[in-house]
Amino acid sequence: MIDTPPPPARSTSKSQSLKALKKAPTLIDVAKVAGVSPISVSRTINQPELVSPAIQQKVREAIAQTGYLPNKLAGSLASRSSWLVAVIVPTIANAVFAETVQAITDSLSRAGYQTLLGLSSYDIQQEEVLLTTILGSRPDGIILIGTQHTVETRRRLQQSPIPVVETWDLAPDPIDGLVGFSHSRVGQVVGEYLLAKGHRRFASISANDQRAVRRFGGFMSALREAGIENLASRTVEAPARFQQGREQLAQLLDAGESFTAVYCSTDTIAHGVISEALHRGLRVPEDLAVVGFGNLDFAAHTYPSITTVAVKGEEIGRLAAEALIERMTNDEDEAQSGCRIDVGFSIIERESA
Amino acid sequence: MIDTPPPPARSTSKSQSLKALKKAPTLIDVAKVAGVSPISVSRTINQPELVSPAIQQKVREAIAQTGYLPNKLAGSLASRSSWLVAVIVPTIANAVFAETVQAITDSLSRAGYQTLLGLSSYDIQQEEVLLTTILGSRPDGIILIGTQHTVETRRRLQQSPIPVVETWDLAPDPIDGLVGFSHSRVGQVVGEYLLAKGHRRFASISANDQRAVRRFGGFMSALREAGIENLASRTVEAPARFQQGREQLAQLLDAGESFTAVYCSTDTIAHGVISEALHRGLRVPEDLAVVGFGNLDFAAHTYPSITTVAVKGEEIGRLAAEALIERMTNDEDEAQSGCRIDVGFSIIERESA
DNA sequence: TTGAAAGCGCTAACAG
DNA sequence: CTGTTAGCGCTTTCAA
Repeated sequence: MIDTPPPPARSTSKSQSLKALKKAPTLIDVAKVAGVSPISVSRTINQPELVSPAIQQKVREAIAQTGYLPNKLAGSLASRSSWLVAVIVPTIANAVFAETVQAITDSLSRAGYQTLLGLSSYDIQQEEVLLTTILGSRPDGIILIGTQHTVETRRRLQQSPIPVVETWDLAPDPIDGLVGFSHSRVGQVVGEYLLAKGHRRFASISANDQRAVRRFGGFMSALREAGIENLASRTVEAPARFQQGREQLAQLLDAGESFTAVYCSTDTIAHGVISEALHRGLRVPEDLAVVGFGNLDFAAHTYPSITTVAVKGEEIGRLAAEALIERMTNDEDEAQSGCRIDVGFSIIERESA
Repeated sequence: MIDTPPPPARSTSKSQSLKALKKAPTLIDVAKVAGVSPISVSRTINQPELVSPAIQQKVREAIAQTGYLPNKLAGSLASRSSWLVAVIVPTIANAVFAETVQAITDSLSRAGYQTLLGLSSYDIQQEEVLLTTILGSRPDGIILIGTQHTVETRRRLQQSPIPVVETWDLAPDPIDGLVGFSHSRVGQVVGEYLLAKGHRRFASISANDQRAVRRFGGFMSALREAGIENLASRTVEAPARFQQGREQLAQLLDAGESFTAVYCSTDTIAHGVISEALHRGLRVPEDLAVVGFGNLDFAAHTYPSITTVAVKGEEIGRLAAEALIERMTNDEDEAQSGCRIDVGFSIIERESA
């Protein structure tokens, strides 16, 4: 309705001041100004307890005077620790991963580490490419989503001394540390839950990413145990989107499929499904039960009643960061024992209060 | 309902293989294996056009044989370019910033840059602290959200030669590059829009972050021009959350305030407001009009009808990354001219189809 | 086209 | 406590 077309205004800004032209001051410059040796400057910054107050004072003044800012690149090269942690997630457009990354970054930053962000688009080949680049930056630790990686990725990570924490999944043979839960079990529990509620005719809408596929597998195995072999199932391309939920439910209903419950691989889809159901005058959950995954705020509170599998990305992120920090700060020989944390999950029924 | 308590299983993983113990191979190791000088290895990797096919062949084989991975820290130190770009946003738990960061990271990664992520929690002091750490990593570029920073932040950035792009806002005196739009204008346009619809009694629920405050200011100025001075207004703590929208509307209604339209500083709040309104049996927009900001997918499609101000974080992110890359790759003297892009915005009315 | 020498800016290790 | 000496692993000159 209103549209301010981009006025392609290109104007001069940031005059190249003299300051900007002369190179940044180094440790040696500071040492000269302070009249001490370079190492005393380094120590004043990194291990002040080893330096006398008198020298510290002089150094601090010189730092302020010169506007010195330590070059971490040089420091990292010399000390072999970069204070960088790489975090590779499929996407942060999905709220659960955004929460996870937020929690990881917060924890790491408190401990003095910086976050190097990589986005793999649910593609383990892409993850491998990213990792190659990232490994070049010699991060002190790596946090990954999932336990499925390319053979090459596993090999590289395994033979590198860098601590790794895999998250959001379980595996019998983690690369190193692990903070996750069983997706197959999630699906199974959801199936048993719906069966216990009396449902016998189901539909499913699942994304095609690895973890969603495994959740769906667990769901199906629960149905199979109850003697149910057939259901109307739909697969959508990851990352799942709200609109896909709407569309797929619409297609299922228009195709004349008959079911009383819809299994969705994620809340984003469930959200769309519920929206479409309400739009068509169906009551949720009376006419149609819907189950999602993720326990996102908006999904959990928007509708009259919703059932969702709750897994707090925030908690996973925090635990992952803590596990990684522990491994990074421990002595090498101690760090040999990898941690494995099963964060668990729960099925939640909510009434929007 | 189901709860798998964390089995505190701690077991040995990641055996310290011999490979892991001996240090990573260096350029020199590769050179020895290939029987050439170190510089030829470097050139084969970075400027192969300067190396004869014969040597390239030998070097490639040696690299494969040793499993060499260039140490970017050393390379960056020597070449004075880190291929790192710092992105500081208030939070990525908010979908608009997650989208922005996603787009930035995608674009940068395509151009060979890595993303250093910083989260400032809507706090410019925190931003300054983050920046200090980040500047130590000598990033090749910096992308910031907003144009409001501490005096010290501006000073440091201005006198540093690092290209900077501010986003999500406009300013008469940007530090360097700029990709944004006028928040005050957004608020004003929203006000005029609602007035044109015939509304005269308003309520507002706004977050207290700087940009939300300015949008609200613009909104108020539009009302004032129409002779409306009073309205029931509520302020919530940033980052805004869905629940705050519900709570604040509930309080406004319970307090007996009378209004036909609610101005919300962001879609997250608008979403909660609509939810609460529907819960109370109010029709939206017939009984109560609601305006948000951000044009989030779930907000735009969930309800029967919604009006929202659309600003695609994705577009801003992409443009910001492109502007930054241009500045980083241009020659220094050319890079003097900063770019300023006004991305515009629009008011959208949607029927959930 | 290839190489030798000289650092990039910092810290580890040892000596005083 | 403080300083000296050697690098960290790579790339930039500059020569050959």
